[in-house]
Amino acid sequence: MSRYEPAVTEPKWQSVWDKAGVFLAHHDKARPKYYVLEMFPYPSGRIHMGHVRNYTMGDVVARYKASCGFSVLHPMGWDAFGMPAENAAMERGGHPKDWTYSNIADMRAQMKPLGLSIDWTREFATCDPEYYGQQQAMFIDMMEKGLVYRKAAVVNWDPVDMTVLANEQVIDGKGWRSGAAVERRELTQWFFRISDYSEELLEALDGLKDWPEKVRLMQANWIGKSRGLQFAFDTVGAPAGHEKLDVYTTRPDTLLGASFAAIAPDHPLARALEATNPAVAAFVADCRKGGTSEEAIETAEKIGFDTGVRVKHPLDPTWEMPVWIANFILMDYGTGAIFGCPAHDQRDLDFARKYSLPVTDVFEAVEGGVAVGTDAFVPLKSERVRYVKGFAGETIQTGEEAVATAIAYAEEKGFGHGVTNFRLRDWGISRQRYWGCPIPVIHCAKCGVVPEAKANLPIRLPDDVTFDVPGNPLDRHPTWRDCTCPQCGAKARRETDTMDTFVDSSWYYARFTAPHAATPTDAAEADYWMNVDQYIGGVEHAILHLLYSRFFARAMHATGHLPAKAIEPFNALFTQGMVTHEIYMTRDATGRPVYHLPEDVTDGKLADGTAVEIIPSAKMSKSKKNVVDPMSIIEAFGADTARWFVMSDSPPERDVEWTASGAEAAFKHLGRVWRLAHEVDTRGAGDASQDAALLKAAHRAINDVTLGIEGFAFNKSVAALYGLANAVSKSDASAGAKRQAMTIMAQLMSPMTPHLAEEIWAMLGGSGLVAKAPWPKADPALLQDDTIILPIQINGKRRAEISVPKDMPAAEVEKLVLADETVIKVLAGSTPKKLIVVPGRIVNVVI
RNA sequence: GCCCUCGUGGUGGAAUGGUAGACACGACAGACUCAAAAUCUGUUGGCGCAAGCCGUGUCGGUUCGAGUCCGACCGAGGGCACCA
Repeated sequence: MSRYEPAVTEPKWQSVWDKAGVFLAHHDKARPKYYVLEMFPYPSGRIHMGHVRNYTMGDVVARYKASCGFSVLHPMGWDAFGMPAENAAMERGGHPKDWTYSNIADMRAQMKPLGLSIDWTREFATCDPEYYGQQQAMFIDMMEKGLVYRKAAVVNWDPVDMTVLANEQVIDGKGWRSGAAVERRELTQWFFRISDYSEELLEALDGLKDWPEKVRLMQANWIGKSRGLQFAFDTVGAPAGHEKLDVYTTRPDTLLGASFAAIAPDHPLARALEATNPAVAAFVADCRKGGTSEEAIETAEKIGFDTGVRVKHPLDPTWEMPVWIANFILMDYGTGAIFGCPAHDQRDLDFARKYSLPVTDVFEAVEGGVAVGTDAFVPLKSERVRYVKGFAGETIQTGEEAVATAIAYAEEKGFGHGVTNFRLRDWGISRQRYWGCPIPVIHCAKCGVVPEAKANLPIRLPDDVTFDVPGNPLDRHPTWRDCTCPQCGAKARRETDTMDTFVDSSWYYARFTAPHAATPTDAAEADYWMNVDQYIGGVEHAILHLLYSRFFARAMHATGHLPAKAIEPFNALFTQGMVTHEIYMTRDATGRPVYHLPEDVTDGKLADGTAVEIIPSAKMSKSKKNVVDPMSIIEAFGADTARWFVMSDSPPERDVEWTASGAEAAFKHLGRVWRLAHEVDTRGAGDASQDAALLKAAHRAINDVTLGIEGFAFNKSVAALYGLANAVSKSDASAGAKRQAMTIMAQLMSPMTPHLAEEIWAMLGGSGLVAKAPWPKADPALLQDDTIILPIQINGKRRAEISVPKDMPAAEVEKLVLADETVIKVLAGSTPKKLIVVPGRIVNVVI
């Protein structure tokens, strides 16, 4: 008998699919369409297990939907711009373009053997001029619609390399190459007006029913809508022009607990003081040290500086408070100035204790109030508290009520007004880097900043650049910057900033519907294929990428590139977990960790017998060497084994731990299925009386596998398929029934292990390709059980069970329960307090 | 620091508020074999001879009934606007 040989059968079926064009997406108006998209990869050069898992999930959905009769679009492309290509050029020489395209070729070659049902004719990379040229055209359209503007914004500045650093390149406040202390510096940058859409992006979240709740929550928190009070303090001793200090607060009810005002280091008042006061200038310079990330700012030590300027309390002009500059106040949020109420804000309290500022309780717990010590009293706003320093509303009220009445009070007295604020900031897209989409704008001495003429697009990146000097090669290119003004024809200078790579990934889903159109999209194609019915990717993109894409789809609609129905481009979203692996570690003579590859470790020991320390389940990363190369798994066991493994056991949204034994077990199981199919006619005598039971098992599997796929619980589909394999293996049913069961098995397995499924399908005489066969339907009559086992609980603990017809009325069930031996014994003649019968589920006897 | 998620046997995990541990890995025992591999069969949460008792990170609450809902805490992970 021959064996299960994926190395032979997998390439065979891939070539059959390819020749038949099975996976080409057809714009077929007669059929419903289904668009499955996995987040496209960055072309690092090697695929990893996370990719295998991500693309297998999408493939399962794509193949399943195709067999359900949908016209499926399942494309693939490359998120190809970005820093790693420039870093590679700096470290190893070569050109980012060559590095990127060669990586794409490598990764495509590694993905093809997985047998994914992808329409490769639609492939593109975001660094193709054909793609980014269309992106430039949309940028110009967005400029015309007023969705683009320039303003000053802070960047991480490396004073030694004289270059802008990404947050990732700032390590402990130092530049990653130079080691110099990073400073925050202002540059004029390009922005998209995403904040114009704050309200809409927030409200539309409610309509995204098939998105994970946690993603919607994270986005809502990120947009951060708040209602608060804005008012102006009168200042005392401030420079001219700063007679008022505008502040914003979400807790105006705590106004009588104020003990200081604080402004951001970049606040105009701080700037004015800095100009004349060297002590302020020194402090502000200190604040500007370190990176720009919110994390860096929030976790930095809280420092402050008393400016000597004072403000008058709006409720009591005789009450003056100091104005401090504090490094944790963000200029981008609210007015860049606050008042501190230490008793009810932990950060303010820490600040007040550090600088010996007063702490005044405004409210306390309704029952047993205690004065604030080292922990601020910050109850939920929905909780009722007793105001000891209130000025509007009831003494006992919730925070929400108190805030509303405080705003009303301020408006009535005329010292402030209610304001709705959003945390969401406009999207800064300028990057001072080479390997990105050039911003299609020209700086003309006469006309100012003007868009490039569309006829001149794409503005291509020049190839003749070098990376031997830090900084943006476009900025120092001898001729690329030179151009003529599209308005007046005079000599002008080209913009040298390129776009954030998030722009590239904010519309690729739309481009896949017409990847080679001469405009960004083709209306008819976009209308047929949009929206993405199922989007699949890592939860690490829950906020930025998805929010930017939602904005960009709206901008594309506003500029006529997408239909109105596509402003929420992703109907359903699924966020999958990571692939993890144990880390194997030893230590060198100095105690520093040394990591070892999984293939070098057997039974917890290295080849030389040294025991390794095992650190459980960590994200696969090259630096920790806990990586498994998908290619070696495919070579050893075949693509179907890798696919089967990543679909088994772990629910898709959770992390999956890669284990060598698990991979082997997956391979063994596929071999077993192959054997079961091979032996349908030869094993056992065959007992036709068992046919019905086997058929029932097969139909239960159809039901369970289908539910698993529909519900994104592929691990449950896999479990159901194990169940069916066990049923076939144990059954003595006739050859015909086994053949039928294994044919169903082939169909049910085809989304996950498509090559094996084709092989079995062909072996059993199925017609055509299983990839094109319609999905089997479960016969509802075969899913029913006539009698069920009903557990009996006594006081919530399971004590007995009875077997009853499945739709027996509750009254009759009660009789049977009370007649049960165990129940009689426990009751010992008494009557139960309560008898709860949950039909078809359980009985609880309360005594 | 802030936002979000997760925590169940030796392991991965299953369980519309209703029998905790489906399915699988591993382990153990057996069959086949000269032997091994492969394959097949069985056992497998802990304690206990047993009846039974205890068990879903910890503590508390709601409920006839909690892995599931609520609160606090502990631990791990993701994001924090220039990594993608």
